[in-house]
Amino acid sequence: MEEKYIPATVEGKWQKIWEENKSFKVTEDPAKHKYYLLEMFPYPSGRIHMGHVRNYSIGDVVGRFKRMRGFNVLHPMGWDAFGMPAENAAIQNKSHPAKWTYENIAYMRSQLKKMGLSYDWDRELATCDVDYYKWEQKMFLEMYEKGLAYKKTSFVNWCPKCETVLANEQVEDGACWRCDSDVNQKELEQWFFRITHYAEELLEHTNRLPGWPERVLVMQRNWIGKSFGCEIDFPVEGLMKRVTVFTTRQDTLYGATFMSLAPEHPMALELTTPDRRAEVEAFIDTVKKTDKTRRTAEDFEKEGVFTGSYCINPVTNRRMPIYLANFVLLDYGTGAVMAVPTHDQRDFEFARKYDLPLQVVIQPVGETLDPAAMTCAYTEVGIMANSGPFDGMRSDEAKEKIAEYLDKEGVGKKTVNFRLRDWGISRQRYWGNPIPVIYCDACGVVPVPEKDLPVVLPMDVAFTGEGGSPLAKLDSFFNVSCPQCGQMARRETDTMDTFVQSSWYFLRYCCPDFTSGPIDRARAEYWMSVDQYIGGIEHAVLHLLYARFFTKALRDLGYVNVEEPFTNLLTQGMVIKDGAKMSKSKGNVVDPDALINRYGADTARLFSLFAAPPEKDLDWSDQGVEGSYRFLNRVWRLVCDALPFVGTAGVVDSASLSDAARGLRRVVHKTIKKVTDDIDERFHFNTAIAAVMELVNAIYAFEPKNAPENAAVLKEAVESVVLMLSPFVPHVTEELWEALGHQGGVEDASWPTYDPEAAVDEELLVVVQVNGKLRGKVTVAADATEAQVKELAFADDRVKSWLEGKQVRKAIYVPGKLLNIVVG
RNA sequence: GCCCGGAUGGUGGAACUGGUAGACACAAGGGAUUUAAAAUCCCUCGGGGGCGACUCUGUGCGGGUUCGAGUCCCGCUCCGGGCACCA
Repeated sequence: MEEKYIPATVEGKWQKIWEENKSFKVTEDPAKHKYYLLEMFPYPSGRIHMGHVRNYSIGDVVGRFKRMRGFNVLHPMGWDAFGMPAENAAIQNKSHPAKWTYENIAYMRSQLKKMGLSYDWDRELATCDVDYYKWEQKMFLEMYEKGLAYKKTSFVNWCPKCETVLANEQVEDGACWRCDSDVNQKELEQWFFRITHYAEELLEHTNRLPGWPERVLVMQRNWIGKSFGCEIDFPVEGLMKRVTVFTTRQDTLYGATFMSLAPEHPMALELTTPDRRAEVEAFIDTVKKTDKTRRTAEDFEKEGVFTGSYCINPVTNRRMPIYLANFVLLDYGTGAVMAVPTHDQRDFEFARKYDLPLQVVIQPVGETLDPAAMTCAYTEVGIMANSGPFDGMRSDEAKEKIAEYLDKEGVGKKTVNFRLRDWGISRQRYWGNPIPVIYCDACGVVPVPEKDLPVVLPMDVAFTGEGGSPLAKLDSFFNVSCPQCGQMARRETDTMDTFVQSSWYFLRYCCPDFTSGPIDRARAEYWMSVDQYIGGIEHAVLHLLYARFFTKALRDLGYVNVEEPFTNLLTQGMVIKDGAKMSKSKGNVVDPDALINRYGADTARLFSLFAAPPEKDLDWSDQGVEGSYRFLNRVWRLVCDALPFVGTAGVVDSASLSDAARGLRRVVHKTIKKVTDDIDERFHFNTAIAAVMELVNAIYAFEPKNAPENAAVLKEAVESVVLMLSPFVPHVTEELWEALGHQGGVEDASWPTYDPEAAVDEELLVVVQVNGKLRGKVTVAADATEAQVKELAFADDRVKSWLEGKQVRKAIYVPGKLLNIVVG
């Protein structure tokens, strides 16, 4: 073995061996416990960043650890390879998204391999491969048949120059992020997944995910947003129509004095009287031009317009003017709100602005509100007033009574409303999975027959960056004969949201070579669910909710038998430097390549695991990296120095050990216990590493190393260090393991076992307190009785001085730990 | 506004069910080795007082429970995150 630790040599050597031996290839083995470990796959943006280094280092520790513990570990990696950056890069470089993407994948794969990550590379997949996305098309069509995929018209952010839909995040101050044109609201027909069908189950099952961080579950519950309330019908005066509202505050129904509809509400124009028409149309137009983000901002001025029509409050018979109001959202509830200005702040502001009547129906206890004097709405619980038969009741109790009453009278019903909206998956983009649908003038929407799948994304397209999807201009793609009637028809040119691909990739990893369907049920049943999923918190709602939905949908299509895809979830923190998230604009980016070239992958991994527990943000420190590198050198030297003495060592004979040797063994086995628990139960790699560092310090202090009777203990200690560090720093430990005379890689060795007997303390340090303050320490035999400990403690000079002249009231003894003497 | 987190030395962090606060590192200072440096090794390292053994004080702030509180309870402050014109 080399005297000097040279990371590049060691790492290259073992990476090659792992690659050639396919060391981490796995197959289903019913005899072994399976462990499916997954880290969120990366978007191939070009190069890996420190966030990836951290994410994948964390995963690799778990994978290698579980493997050494005897689990059959599935640990795959792939590429979330469709998406807009590829298309934008292609437009900019006059290249092709496929070329850009595959080049990035090739480079990033080499980077990941340089990190020594224990992936089964045979399972690698890229979502832009036809062999991947074709299955998604099949699943889409099956979802379409079941009504889980459907088309509807909705309002979206639209950039007129780019001729495409923009996500809310892509609209900056009402303008397109790319061309700065004003974004408007456009009504478009788009494909949706009916995630709302699973709203109840998605919500309910958050209670079945004890292995998820509570805050992620809370975010998902918020997002789903279940609320209990009523739907209430308000007849329109002079029309055989009614307006239905959703409310959670049916207790305020008697105070509803006007009606507010979303400007996009289908009845808006119908309800508009001829004299109001011009004003109403102008208002609707203005609202539609406002982007959603701005419109839903809290400080946005509440505005509205009177339609000229009235509806009737079903319980008071009050004539309520119908307004359109900019703050009412079409896609929440029914798009119509009964306005109770006295008990809702928005309605209050609206009523003041347009001089609408106020009627108090809930009085605070011991107070009487005067509508004329109110400066804000009263939204708390109170006593019902002006509410007919409900007067005098507590308003929270009246809620239920009024709901029953409405139900009985047939003007309303109890209902549940969700904030969650169906998932719009259409993207007017080229670089995505084509939605396998054909439009025929005669037959309408015609799904592409299964025998004609896949709809391959054509490669021969031109990228101009303007004028919408290039697919619409490619005749060979666009023009198609109708599968039903054979007449000329048009192909759908929208592609699927890239979140669709990441909603089931974990299933494909179970069987990436399966050719008769997307998922090999038998293999998926063996591997699923994912035992440990690791990724950033930024996906708390989007990806993690979509994947849960998709799994449930696939269950209902008969593909899988699991309810939930991810049993345990670890959300790692961000990588921070100089107090800010690493970013080019801040100039605080650490390049993984440079780091690895200088110190090696092991140091990069060690530091990112040691500096903070995984769920916390990691503060990057160049000096900290230096320290991790020093530690690896220290371990290297330790093994080098011990090598001459441990070569012929046999098994430890615990009966004939010196005090020092017994002491070292004690540290070894205590460390094994701590490191095992820290990794397995808590994922606290920083403390696990700290414990090994302490062990290394103890071995350094252990003397004499060259005594033959110490050889076995020294060997046990050194080998334990190597084994316990191997999940963190696999290359250097692999080299040291070999140097210690072992055949077969350290990744195939067994995790060291904790021997409680060796770890047992012969003596214990008991802390002595007087009135809760530390006044002394006594060393006692491990089996010392309380009486013996007390005797020693009371004999201690320092303790004695604190007891002098005082009356001992009592003494509390925590066995083997602490004695607190209470004096008065 | 509502809902989650969090606040511990110069820094990152440790203290797992209430029981020695500051493990392990980083930085800093001192020393050994060296012609010199790097590397390595050893020592000091929350604050105040004392030559010293020691002692007082200290985990964002104010109370409380307890023999004992970084940890539990009540009330605040600040920071981070999520949700929010959601009817």
